[in-house]
Amino acid sequence: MPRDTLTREQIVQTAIELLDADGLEGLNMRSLGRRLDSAATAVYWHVKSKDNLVTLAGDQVWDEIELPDLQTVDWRSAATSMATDLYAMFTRHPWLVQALASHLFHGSGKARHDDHTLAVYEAAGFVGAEADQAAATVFMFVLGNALGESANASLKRRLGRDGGDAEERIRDTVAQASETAMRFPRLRARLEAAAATDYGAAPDNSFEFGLQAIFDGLESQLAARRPGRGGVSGRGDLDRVV
Amino acid sequence: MPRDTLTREQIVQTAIELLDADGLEGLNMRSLGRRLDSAATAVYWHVKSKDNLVTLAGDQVWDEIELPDLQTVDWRSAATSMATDLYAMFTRHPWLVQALASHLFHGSGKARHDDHTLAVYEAAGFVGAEADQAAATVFMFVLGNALGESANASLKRRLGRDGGDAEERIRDTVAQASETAMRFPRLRARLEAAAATDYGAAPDNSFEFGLQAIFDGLESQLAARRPGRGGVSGRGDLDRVV
DNA sequence: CTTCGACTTGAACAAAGTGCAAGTCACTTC
DNA sequence: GAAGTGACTTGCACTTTGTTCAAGTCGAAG
Repeated sequence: MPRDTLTREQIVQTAIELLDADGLEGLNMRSLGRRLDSAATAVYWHVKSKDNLVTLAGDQVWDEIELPDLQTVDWRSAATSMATDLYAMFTRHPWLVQALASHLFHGSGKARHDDHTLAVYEAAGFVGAEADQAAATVFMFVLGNALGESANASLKRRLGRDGGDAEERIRDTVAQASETAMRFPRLRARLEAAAATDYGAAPDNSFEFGLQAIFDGLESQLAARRPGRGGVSGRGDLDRVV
Repeated sequence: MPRDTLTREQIVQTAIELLDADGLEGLNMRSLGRRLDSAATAVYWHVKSKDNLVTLAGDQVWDEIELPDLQTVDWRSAATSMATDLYAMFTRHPWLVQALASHLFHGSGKARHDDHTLAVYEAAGFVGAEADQAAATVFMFVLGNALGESANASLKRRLGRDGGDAEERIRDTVAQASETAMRFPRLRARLEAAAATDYGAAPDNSFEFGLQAIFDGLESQLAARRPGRGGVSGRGDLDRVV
C-alpha cells in the first residue's frame, strides 16, 4: 500500500515535528520511516544522512523569523522584536540549539549565525564595524538564553516521558551536584532554593531585563565612540575599552 | 598483566582528556577502556553510565574557576575576571557546552548555572533580587559565546582530523547555507566575506566588548533603581522596564 | 512491449552503550 | 595456612541506531 511518493519537503516537515516533540535524541530514522509509512531506508534516497536531515530542518526553521520594518519602528524596538523572535524560535525548536552545540550547524554556522544576528542591527539601521560587535553581543546573549531554555526543555521531556523513575534519576543528579556546590558556601542557600524549584513554573523576566540592559550599554558605548569617526575598519581603538 | 586497580578519579581524568581532544562524540567506552588498559566494561563498576561519567567530568571541570578576592578588586574587575574565567573554561572544554545543551548537565543544571553566575555578582558584592537577573544576563552572554566557540572548535577538529575530504564537506555546507541566506539580500556581502574567513585566524575582541557594554547597561539600570528600595523580593516593579 | 529512471524495500553490517555470569586477586578470619 | 569474602575485571552477547546494498516495483517514454 505505498501511497504517493515521498517528497523531501514532507520528510523535512515530519522530521521537524519529531524533533520538536522529542529532541535530537528522539529523531531516529526508523521511527521517522514509520511515521511516514515507509521503510526507514526510503528516506536515504531523498536525504544524504541524518546530519544532513537535521541541517535541512534547521535551515527551514531559520526562515520562521523575519526582519522588522524599519520605516515604522525605531531601532531599539526593531532590535528588541528581532531578538525576541529569535529567542522564541529557539524556544520552539530546542533541538536547534543542541544541533548548534554539536557541530551539525557549524560548517555554515559561523556564516549564518552572524548573518541573522547582523540582521538585527542592519534592520535597525546600524552598519559598519561597530554593528558587528554590537550584533554579536546581542546574538550571543540570545543564544545563551536559548541554550538554557533548551536544556530546560530536555529535562521536562525526560520527566514527562518515563515517569517516576526519571524523577528519581534527576533527584540523584541534584544531590550529586549539591555535593560539589557545597564547596561554595555562599551559594548554598541559593542552591537549595533552586533545587526546590518547580520546573513547570512560569519563567521570570530575566530575558527582557538583560536585553534592555544590553541595549543601554551598547547605546552608551557606541554613542561615546561615534562622534570621532565615520570609517568602517577601526578595530584597533576598541582595545582600550577593555 | 592487570596493573593497580582502577580508580574513579583516574577514569574521570582520562575521560576529560578524551573529551577535550575529541569532543562528546569522541568519548566512547571502548576507547576509554583501551586508554586505561582495561576492558571497556570495567569502567561500569566505577561509574553508572556514560551520561553519569560525563556529568562527573563536568563537575570536576567546574572547579577550575575560582572566586575573585573582594578585598583587593572592585566589583567590575571582579565580575570581569569571573566571566572571563568562565568563558576560558568553556573554551578549554567545549564538550561541556554540548553536554549542557543535550541535558547531560541539566538536572542540577538550572541550579548550578545560576549558582556559578551568582558567584560573579555575590563575589562582587551584589546581593538580592536584582543580582539574580544581572547575574543571569552576564552568564547567558558568556554561555552564548561559549556555544559559538564550542561549535567553532567542533569544526576545527573535523577539519584537522580527516583531511581534505572534510574541507570539501564544509565547503558544501557553506554553499548550501548561502543559498538560503541569499534571500536576505542585505546580508549577502557580509556572508561572502564570512565564507572567506580563515577559521584559524585570531579571534576578535567582541567578547570583551560585549561584556563591558553589558556591565555599563547593568550599572545604569541597577543604579537607576536602587535609591527607592532596599528589600530582597521585589520582582514586580521590574516589569515596567520592558 | 521494452526500457529506463525514479523510488522503495528487507536484509545485513558496523559502531556503540550496557548487562551478565564467571572469573581473579588481595585481604581478613578462624 | 585454609577458607572465604568482597572488590574488581573480563569476555560474551544483546540492543539500538545509522547506513549500505542488491533486488525489487511502478509509471512514463519510446
